Amino acid sequence: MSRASMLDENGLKKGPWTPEEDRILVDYIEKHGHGSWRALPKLAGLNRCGKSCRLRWTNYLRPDIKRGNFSNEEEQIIITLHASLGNKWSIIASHLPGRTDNEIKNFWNTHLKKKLLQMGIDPVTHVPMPSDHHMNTFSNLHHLLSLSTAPWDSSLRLHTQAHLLQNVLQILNSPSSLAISNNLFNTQQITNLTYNHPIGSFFQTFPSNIQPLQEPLSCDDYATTAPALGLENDCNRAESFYDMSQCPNSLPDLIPASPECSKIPTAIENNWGDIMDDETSNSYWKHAINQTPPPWSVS
DNA sequence: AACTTTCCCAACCGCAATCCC
DNA sequence: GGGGATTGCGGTTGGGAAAGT
Repeated sequence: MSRASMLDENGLKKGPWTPEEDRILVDYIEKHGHGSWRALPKLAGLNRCGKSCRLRWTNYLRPDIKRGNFSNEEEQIIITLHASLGNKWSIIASHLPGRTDNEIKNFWNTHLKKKLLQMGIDPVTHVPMPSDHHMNTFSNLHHLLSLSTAPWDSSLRLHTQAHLLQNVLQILNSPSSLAISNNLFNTQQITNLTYNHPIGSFFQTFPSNIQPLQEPLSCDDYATTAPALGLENDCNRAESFYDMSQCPNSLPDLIPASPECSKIPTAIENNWGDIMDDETSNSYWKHAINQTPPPWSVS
């Protein structure tokens, strides 16, 4: 399962680690800590470079590493974090105790990427693929619905809910949509699809022939509909909903590209600011504030 | 059974960030 | 503040295992 052992230009061993080398490394670190990785191999009596020792320890020998298959919950966390962070494997790993960045990266490349593609979701942008756009968006609802009620970290759930809301808007608020004119998608179908989800009852409150909202939802309106969406009761979010529906040619991407259309739901901002760690929110805010297309929306 | 193709993942490589003198 | 040393990160590779023919 690994490459044949050989020596590098300095005569240091490369390739797979033997059980004996593992034992030496573990014994040394347990007694002395790793200290300087560069100095470690010599001190421990290993014919390896420090970098190789560090990798072996952090990715394989560390005692707190969790082995075995990824759970559904871990899978959902990876997908959602990847949607907002991109290939920031080390940050994603920091949300999954016992998992290494390398392991998550491998799992993403070998499993999750394919899974998303099969669902018609671009694994880079996390938006439905261009072909059969609306059909994919529609089928994507199943996925987002399950994620949006998942019992894990509330910040991640909020993010998924935002995706869900925008996906639904993509379907309903699309003047150019043949799908809608052919009645392929209507609120009744979405209500049926979302029968067991709070958002289903939300759409029962909408007229069957969806038009862009003519005016912002009032705070009272939102107080009624937000709980139905499973979202916090927050007027700012009502404004966001209105703003998104007002975008010309509205087929809003998950993160709208044009400044006029790119208002980030304030309620989500606030929650993320409170909940997400610095690195995560920095990345999010940098793009939100500059209104530049974030990596997760670039195709 | 033999051969080929695909899958999977440990390990490597190179670059960027951070540390330290 | 500058520059070399060290560490961390993400992309890629290589080869054994599994699946397919």
